[in-house]
Amino acid sequence: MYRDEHLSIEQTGPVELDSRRLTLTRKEFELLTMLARNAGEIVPRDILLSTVWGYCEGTRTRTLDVHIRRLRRKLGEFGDTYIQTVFGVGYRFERYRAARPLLTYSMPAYAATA
Amino acid sequence: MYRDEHLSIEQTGPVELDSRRLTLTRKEFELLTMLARNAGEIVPRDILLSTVWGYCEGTRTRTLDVHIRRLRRKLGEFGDTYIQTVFGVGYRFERYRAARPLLTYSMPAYAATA
DNA sequence: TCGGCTTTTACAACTTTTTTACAAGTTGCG
DNA sequence: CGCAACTTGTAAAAAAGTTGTAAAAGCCGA
Repeated sequence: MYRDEHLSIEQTGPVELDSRRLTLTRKEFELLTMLARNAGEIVPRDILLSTVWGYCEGTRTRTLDVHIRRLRRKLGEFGDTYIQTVFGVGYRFERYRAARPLLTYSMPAYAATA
Repeated sequence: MYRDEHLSIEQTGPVELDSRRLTLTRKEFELLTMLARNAGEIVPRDILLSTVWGYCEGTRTRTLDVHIRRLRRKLGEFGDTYIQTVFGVGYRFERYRAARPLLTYSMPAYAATA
């Protein structure tokens, strides 16, 4: 479902982070897969609350925030990169992108053909 | 069906643990083989209850837990290693993996080709 | 009926989920 | 800017749910 050089998420089988099994609880797993399936797109809070929890709109609860926090923590140093907050709307799973070294003056763009 | 340096499980013939025959009851044997056939994968409680016991979904019983306990006990010190609980889902038979000694300075990685 | 196997019961122990309470961050407006 | 209103982050407690365990009760075939 999602895979990059650090993280692997499949519906069947354990989530792996840097080749280590991540032990997620059911809710954590459902939340993560819901986000990862829609990688790159915002998933609104009320959609998460209705699909993962079955709550109907308007339910006042902080449980989503708490689960997001635990997911981020289990994703380690990448937690905040993978799971981004979209203020007032929801969350977005962001694909991993290795930081490319910036081109500098000593290496002009036209000379930097990969 | 399953074999490692400690445990041997065959459909025909007795289960052996460290070269000793284990006397399992029928239900214990069916439960163990069901798990061992799916080694490495989670077998949900309701699947176990339906295949081994013929119970239909929703039956409220603790008999599975009790059998798991007796199996674990008969598997001795490896019981908890072989039969793992997946909370809220079921159980997983885990293959035995001998702990590999850590590579030390005296044995550099490049010399340690398996 | 006896003995072994299986199931239930009852409660302890444990894990997960939700709530609570407050801190910290964000937004928009005068 | 600086404040008020609102949203999200976080830790810790409470609640809910699941599994472990011992012991008793039930079942069934020899």
